[in-house]
Amino acid sequence: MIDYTQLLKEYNLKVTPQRVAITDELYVHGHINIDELFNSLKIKFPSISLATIYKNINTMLERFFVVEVKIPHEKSVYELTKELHSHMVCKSCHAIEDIKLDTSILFEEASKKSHFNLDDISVVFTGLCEKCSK
Amino acid sequence: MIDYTQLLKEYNLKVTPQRVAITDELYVHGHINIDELFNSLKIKFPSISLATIYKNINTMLERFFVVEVKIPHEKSVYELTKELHSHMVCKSCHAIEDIKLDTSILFEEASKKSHFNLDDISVVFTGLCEKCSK
DNA sequence: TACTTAAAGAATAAACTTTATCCTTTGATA
DNA sequence: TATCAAAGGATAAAGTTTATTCTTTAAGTA
Repeated sequence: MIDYTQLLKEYNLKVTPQRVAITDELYVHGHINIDELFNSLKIKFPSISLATIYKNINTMLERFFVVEVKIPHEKSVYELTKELHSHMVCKSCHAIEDIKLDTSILFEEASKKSHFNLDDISVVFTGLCEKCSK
Repeated sequence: MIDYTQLLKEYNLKVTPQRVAITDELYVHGHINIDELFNSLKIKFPSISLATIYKNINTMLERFFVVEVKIPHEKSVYELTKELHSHMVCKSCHAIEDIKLDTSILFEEASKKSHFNLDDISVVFTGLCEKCSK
C-alpha cells in the first residue's frame, strides 16, 4: 500500500490507520460509497464503527480532501480531490469511470445565455460500459 | 390553477386532488424538494401524510411523469419531465434555473474518448444568480 | 346514476440512514 | 516521555424513507 501520510498531512488531517485505509480504498477503487467503504474497512478493522466512516468522510469533505459525486439513480460516491473531470456511469453494472473533457465551450455558452456567474460544472454521462455493451 | 387532469391521465396516474396539487407545485416552482412539497401541500390538505408525498413522487418517477435532479451540496429536487436541459444552481440563495444548451459536442467527445455506449447526460452548473452576484 | 373494485390517502409503525454523545485511546507537539 | 486535542468505538438519538393497515375515493361499467 502506498504511504498516504504526507497527503493526509497536507490537508491537516491527523494520520490514523483508519484514515490511511480510507484513503487507500478511495485511491484503489476511484469511487466508493459509504456502505462499500464500511465493508472494506471492516476487514482490516473488525471493530470499526460506521460513525467513524461518516465522521471521517465528513471532515475529509470539509477539508476538500475528498469530493462527493452525485449520480442519477445511484447512491452518492466519494473520490479523492483531483483536477476537474467528468463521470460516466454504467446503467447495468454501475461502474463509474472518470473522463477528462473540454467543458469550456459549454461553460461559455451557459455564461452567455444566462445571468448567472458560474464557477463550476458537473457532468455525468449515463450509458453502458464496454463489457455491458456486448 | 391549470387543469392537470389530462396530463396525469396520459401517464396513467389516477387523478386525485393531492396529485393535482403536487403537479401544480412542480409546475409553478419548477424544482421542489420533498420538504417544500410537503409544507406546500399541507396548506390545502392540512391532514396530508408525508407518506402520501413519498408514494406519489415515487410512482410519478416510475411513470417518468417527474424526474429527480441531483445537485452537488443540495437536497434532491423534482421537476416535471420535459425536453433535455441543464441546470444552474445558486450557491447563495439555492435558486435553480433551467438552461437549454447544445451538449452534443461534449457527448460526441465523450463517446469518442471512451468505450462507453452513452445515452444520457446530466449537466449542473454552480455559481451565483443575478441577484446574489451584486 | 348507482355499483364495483383497484388504487390512493391518512395514520402509524418499522426500517434505514446519518448525526450526536460519552468515554477511551492515540497521534502530534514540545 | 508527557500533554492534550482530536479520533475511534459503542450506542443513543435524530432524521429520512418505506411498509402496513384500514378507510376513502376515482374510474369504469351496468
